[in-house]
Amino acid sequence: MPVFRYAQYCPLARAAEVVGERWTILIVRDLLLGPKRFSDLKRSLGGVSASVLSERLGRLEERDVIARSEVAPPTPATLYILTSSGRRLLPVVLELARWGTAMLGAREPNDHFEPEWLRLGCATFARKGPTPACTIAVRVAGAEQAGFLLVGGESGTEVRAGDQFADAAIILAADAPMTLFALASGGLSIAQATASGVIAVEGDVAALEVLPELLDMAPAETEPHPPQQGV
Amino acid sequence: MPVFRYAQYCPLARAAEVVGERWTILIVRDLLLGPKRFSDLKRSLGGVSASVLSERLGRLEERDVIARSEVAPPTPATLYILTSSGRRLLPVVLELARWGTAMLGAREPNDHFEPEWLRLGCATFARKGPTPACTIAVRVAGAEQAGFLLVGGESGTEVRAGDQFADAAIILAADAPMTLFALASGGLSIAQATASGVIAVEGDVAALEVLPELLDMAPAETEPHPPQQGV
DNA sequence: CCGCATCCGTTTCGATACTG
DNA sequence: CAGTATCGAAACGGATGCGG
Repeated sequence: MPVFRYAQYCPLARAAEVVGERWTILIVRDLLLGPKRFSDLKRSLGGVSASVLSERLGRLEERDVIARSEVAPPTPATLYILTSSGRRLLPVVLELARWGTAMLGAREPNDHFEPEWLRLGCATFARKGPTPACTIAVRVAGAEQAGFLLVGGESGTEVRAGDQFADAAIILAADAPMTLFALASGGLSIAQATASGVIAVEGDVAALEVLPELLDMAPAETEPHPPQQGV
Repeated sequence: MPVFRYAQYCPLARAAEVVGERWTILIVRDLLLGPKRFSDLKRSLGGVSASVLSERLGRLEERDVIARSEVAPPTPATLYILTSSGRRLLPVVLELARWGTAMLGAREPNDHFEPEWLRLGCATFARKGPTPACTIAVRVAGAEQAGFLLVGGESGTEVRAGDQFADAAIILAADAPMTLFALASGGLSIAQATASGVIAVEGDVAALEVLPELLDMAPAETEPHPPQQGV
């Protein structure tokens, strides 16, 4: 069983050996959102062959990124969960997702979409510094059962899974993921959005103005092609 | 020419399509450290076939991550440089490298090592918040011509390439990369290090105490295998 | 030399089928 | 449900060749 190895004494190369193969980082993404069974992953990844998924899971377990957790009968099952090492990949996944957002484009006909991913999408832009203490519940069409909370606070914005919508000052329902992000980036005004019906708000509509303060969609920019790169 | 595509509507998947193939992220790493020629990259990557390197460079250019820059005669050459999109991969590379550090281990006999990489290694741990205003020049054995400066300041620690060692309060010479990091993490005391000769210091030795304040080597920790993952 | 293009043996992937 | 087995297709690694 040949394990690929870059012959480089470099931490980046080591990381790439572990999570750099096809599908692997996407497996980590799905497990960051919660424990999953083999078939959950297979469906969510939309198109991995069972053999490759099996091989990846085995390798990730070897490298102590994930672990198996057997669920007791009555309904026995194997759950894959992240180890503490695996959970430390969250910043990596968020930075990569942030970078990838620019090239997301429109959804193609047979692009798979997993409602859960929205949580990660929001976490990608969660502001790190202090944000207004405010809780917004978010629900997106086509992802009704995967609502979540955006919770502002001293230590930054937190994305919380679950349906404790009673805790929220506002319940925001959007027609599509991009509507949410357009709203947060300021590209779409609340007035426009409500008027055109792409969002529906329950609660204090005015309080929705804080959304851009909870999510930092600022496009990181630099000048074109300077000779030196900053490191 | 078939371009691989994950059929997923997810920014992480898009990012993985662009930088997720073998060698690609390592190419970006090398270009983050400065413009490179084809043969520089080939040597630095230590083991890519020319065809694969060529294919990757072409693909990265298509995707606007890198660009070609022709150097004028007398010595014509093609330089590969990062575009602004490519430079925005720096946080990704740093987070991945940080994660990979845990599995770096000892250097194997035929592991390639590029002195420049040390700059990235330090940037990986550069503290983000305000740090003491202090400039430390660093030189590591085997990487003499790739010295750099660690510059503390209000906006965090900066890693600066070059040999303006005159600006530095201290010049630190270490026998190996890991010695530097052991020193920064506190695993090795300055007294021990100087006594055993693994480092040599010019200038105010006492000022070297700030090193752990410039570099944040704190091991991110969490409890073992909790059911929920935080996003 | 430098930047590839081509050829070829080996590895990896993807789709389908099959099993405990 | 959770994988293994199989097999053709694609990708990779190494060597060689070739124009600028």
